[in-house]
Amino acid sequence: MARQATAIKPVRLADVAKAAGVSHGTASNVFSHPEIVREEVRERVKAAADALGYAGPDPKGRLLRAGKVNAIGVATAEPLSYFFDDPFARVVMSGISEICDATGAGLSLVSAINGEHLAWNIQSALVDGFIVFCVEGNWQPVYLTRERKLPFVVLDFGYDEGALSAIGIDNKAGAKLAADHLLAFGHRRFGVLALSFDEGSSGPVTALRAEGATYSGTRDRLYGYLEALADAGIDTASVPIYETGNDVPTVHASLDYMFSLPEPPTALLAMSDGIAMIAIDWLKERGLSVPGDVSIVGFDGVPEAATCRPPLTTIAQPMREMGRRAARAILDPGQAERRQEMSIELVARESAGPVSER
Amino acid sequence: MARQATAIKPVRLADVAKAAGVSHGTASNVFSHPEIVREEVRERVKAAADALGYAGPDPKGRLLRAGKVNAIGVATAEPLSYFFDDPFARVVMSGISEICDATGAGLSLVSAINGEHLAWNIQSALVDGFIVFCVEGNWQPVYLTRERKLPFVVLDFGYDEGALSAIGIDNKAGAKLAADHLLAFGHRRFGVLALSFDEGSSGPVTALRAEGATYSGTRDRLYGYLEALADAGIDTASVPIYETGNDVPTVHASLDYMFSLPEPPTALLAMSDGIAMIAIDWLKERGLSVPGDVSIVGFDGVPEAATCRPPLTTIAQPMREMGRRAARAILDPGQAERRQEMSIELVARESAGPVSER
DNA sequence: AAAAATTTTTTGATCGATCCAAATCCTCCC
DNA sequence: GGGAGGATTTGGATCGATCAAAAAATTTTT
Repeated sequence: MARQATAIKPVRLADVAKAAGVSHGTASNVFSHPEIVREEVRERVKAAADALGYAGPDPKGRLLRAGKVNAIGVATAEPLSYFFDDPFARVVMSGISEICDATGAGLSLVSAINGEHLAWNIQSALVDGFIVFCVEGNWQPVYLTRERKLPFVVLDFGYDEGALSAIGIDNKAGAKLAADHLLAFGHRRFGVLALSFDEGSSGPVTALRAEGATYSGTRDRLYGYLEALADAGIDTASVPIYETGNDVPTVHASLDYMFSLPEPPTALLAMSDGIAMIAIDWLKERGLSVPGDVSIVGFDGVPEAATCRPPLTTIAQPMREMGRRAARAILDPGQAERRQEMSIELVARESAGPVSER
Repeated sequence: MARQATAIKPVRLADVAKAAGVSHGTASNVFSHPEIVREEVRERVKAAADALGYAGPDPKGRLLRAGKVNAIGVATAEPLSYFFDDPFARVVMSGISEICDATGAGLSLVSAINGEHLAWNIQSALVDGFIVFCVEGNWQPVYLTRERKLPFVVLDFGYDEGALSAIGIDNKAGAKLAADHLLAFGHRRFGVLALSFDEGSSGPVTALRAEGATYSGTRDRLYGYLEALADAGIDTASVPIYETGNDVPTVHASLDYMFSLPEPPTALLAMSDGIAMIAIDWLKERGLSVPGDVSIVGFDGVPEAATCRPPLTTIAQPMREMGRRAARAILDPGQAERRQEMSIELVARESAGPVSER
């Protein structure tokens, strides 16, 4: 640790002023408006500051007067490492960073698992506004953030109280895009690898499961898939749907289930790229070729999807742009619309193709 | 944007106190020490707060009195997105996050490319201490951070002013480990893919280049390689060394250079995993097998090194643990030693093997 | 040399809370 | 009815700066 010369009593601006024989007002000006103080005095004050080991005006004091922190808060109920590990979060953060860099704003990450410190952290965060990541329908950060009465943007719709400003996508439309893409290749036997409908649940389900879902994104995606399938004349009641936890064990379980069915699917609809990539590994291990034997379409468009083998066809969200918009909305509130729906697009790569002739 | 009911004049604690007919002191207690105020009064004050739309005690005010921000600052001269993109940074941040989560501390990212806002951002960051990432020997953030007279830790030695507390590794020893590993496989023809010795330079160099290097990490790694090679009786003067920029074009250039030599290397020493992975792709494209035709050892031990094809043999730094230690040092200054040297280890995977018999 | 104009410095208020010692208010008891 | 003693409440000081208006010093004008 760098030893602090003045660990006992920090030097304040007033101390410097006294030492230099000027008023505190003048001392303040030396640091904040050097041009309006006479050079001779300026030098004297600076010398006094040096001699005392003054660290410069303390931002804590300055802040109170200025009112503005010049930092964006990003909140989530996940652990902080989420921001550095999760591919979706990382790309969005990258977009936020871009705006912060451009405007010179800081970035404060606020979080806590399971509300332990969450409330306090959000209440005491020194920021000008919040961007809230709502992972898996956990709205607690939204409530807490709103209490602060600062500008805030929620990433992801779902929490449909119109009074929020949110940035998100049309999940149902995206899901339809995915299903239509596979349908166009002639697939008729589908399987849906779903995200959770409710906190932590997983297992095979039917379409009814979506009804009371707390996670509206999952629900909407499912409805999108099924609607497209139904429109193509497929009996959706016989399409296997498996709720996964977006992790290896549950995705493997879902595939074990689907591929032990009498008529295993030739086309897989995955609600996240993560699920899709885990599935691809599983399929390859079982000696099934992608897309030769089984086609799969992911969701989100994370960078890894472009580099995995085979490259994953997916529904891409403009994550970076979402980050940018959110950051702009905080820095320049009032400008922003209440609700921004971002456009999505199907990125056709190699994981989906025609039905095998075999 | 969530519309603010009280955009014009924010409600202050004093307003609530007046509305509730109590003193500001009591009003403060209602929020900070609710247990010492009579229930009836407490309810009255809370009701008044609700009625006025009071957002709770403003952290800005509280901060000044409390003195402690409860947040760690992480500074670098790279753009903010560095924290979310760079594999090394990400793992370290993950370690820092762990400690923040455990203690409920916040995380403030501070940065700016090229000093534009850097100085101001560091001077005005509301944090209790700084962890400084020194990328590529850019010490500016160190100087600025030191001025704040807050606890701070530099990640990476090199800036050898003993008065700093730093966490780093023994680069020379690590480099020796890498070279010895290849030597043990019988390799005699080496090539060194170096990082920059000075800001932005690249091209083929000789060992002399290291003398005045600003980036001591690069220098030490080179010395480590050469010492190990010399100890094995290899004429180090004939070992090609190419300074790369840690990016695709310069790494390709370096390989073009080395493999057009009369006696191309069979063993490559790469100063970063990034360089090594780019090199592997280049080699594979040229039809050279790794490690069949050419062996390569990286440096750092980023997660990607474990999953690339073939998995990369590398010198692993305990990045996550470095992050943890840095965070602890900030939150609990005084405890920390001035300088902590982390241990490194060779992680033998598949990119290095015996010399080809061909 | 006095008046006017300009530059520089000082003084006092303010930002929004928390803390602390002193003042009140109660309740209970003799 | 007069304390004693504990529970509450109050008002002023404080945290560390910035800002605006007034005062002082300096320069320019007449």
